[in-house]
Amino acid sequence: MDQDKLSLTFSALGDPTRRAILVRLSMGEASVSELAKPFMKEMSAPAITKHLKVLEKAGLITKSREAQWRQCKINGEPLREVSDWIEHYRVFWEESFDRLDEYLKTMTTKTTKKGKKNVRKK
Amino acid sequence: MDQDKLSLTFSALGDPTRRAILVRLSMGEASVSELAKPFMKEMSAPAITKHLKVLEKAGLITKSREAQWRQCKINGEPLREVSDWIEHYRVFWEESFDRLDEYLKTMTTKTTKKGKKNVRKK
DNA sequence: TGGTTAATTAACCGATAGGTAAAATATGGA
DNA sequence: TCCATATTTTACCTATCGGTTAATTAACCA
Repeated sequence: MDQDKLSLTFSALGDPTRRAILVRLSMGEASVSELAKPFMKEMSAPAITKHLKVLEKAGLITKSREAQWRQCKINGEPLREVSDWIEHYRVFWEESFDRLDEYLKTMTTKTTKKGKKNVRKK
Repeated sequence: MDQDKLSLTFSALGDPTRRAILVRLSMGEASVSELAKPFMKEMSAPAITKHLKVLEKAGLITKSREAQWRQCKINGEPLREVSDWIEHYRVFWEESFDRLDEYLKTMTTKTTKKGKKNVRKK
């Protein structure tokens, strides 16, 4: 039933509330109610609990008990995987710009040189 | 009603079919039916159309008419924005590892200590 | 003109997402 | 022991998601 990890991570990041929570957590650990504070006007505590569950399932945060509070902590690993996925294909989708760029240059200056960098096989 | 751009992009990337389509497009332009080919056993043409609409709305692809075919092309800009968002906070979430690392080091080398950094109030 | 192919739209479906209010649970402290 | 606080669970709601089939639109071609 469950999605692959990358999908879970991307989906978890696809919500502004959850991204804001992560940004907050990137400054340091925080309890659930500390995290909820900025959203209290807009949404209820159970809503935050649900968002945290989504983040937890994606491995983006971990929770630990500390008295009656739950301390939440960011976990960078899934973020690294997202970053890696994007960077892995970056050369390819950046290239389309290079090609367009080169094409435009050829059109305007009529320089038909070959052996340029960034030109991929056909 | 519509979400912010970053949310649209992350959500669009949160589906393995759509990521596969992007990976394919990172190798070069393709028509809808070319893109659909690898998924024909698993899903119908309208399903692909819908996925492409999601990608298009996120600005991840553009479509152009070419005879009876629609050529699809990847657009790197939203990917760059995602990448930038992650990299912008990278220093912070990477830091938690450094801190943990340091904490573990302190714990294993000298175990009593008060006034340690990272020990939070109660 | 009519037929074929490419792609989309329309209408529908079940599952999931994101929210709520109210009740339940867990813990520390008087 | 009882209360207050923090957090989660339950039950519910509506909207969106990801898929379907059937019908529709668009362009080429003979």
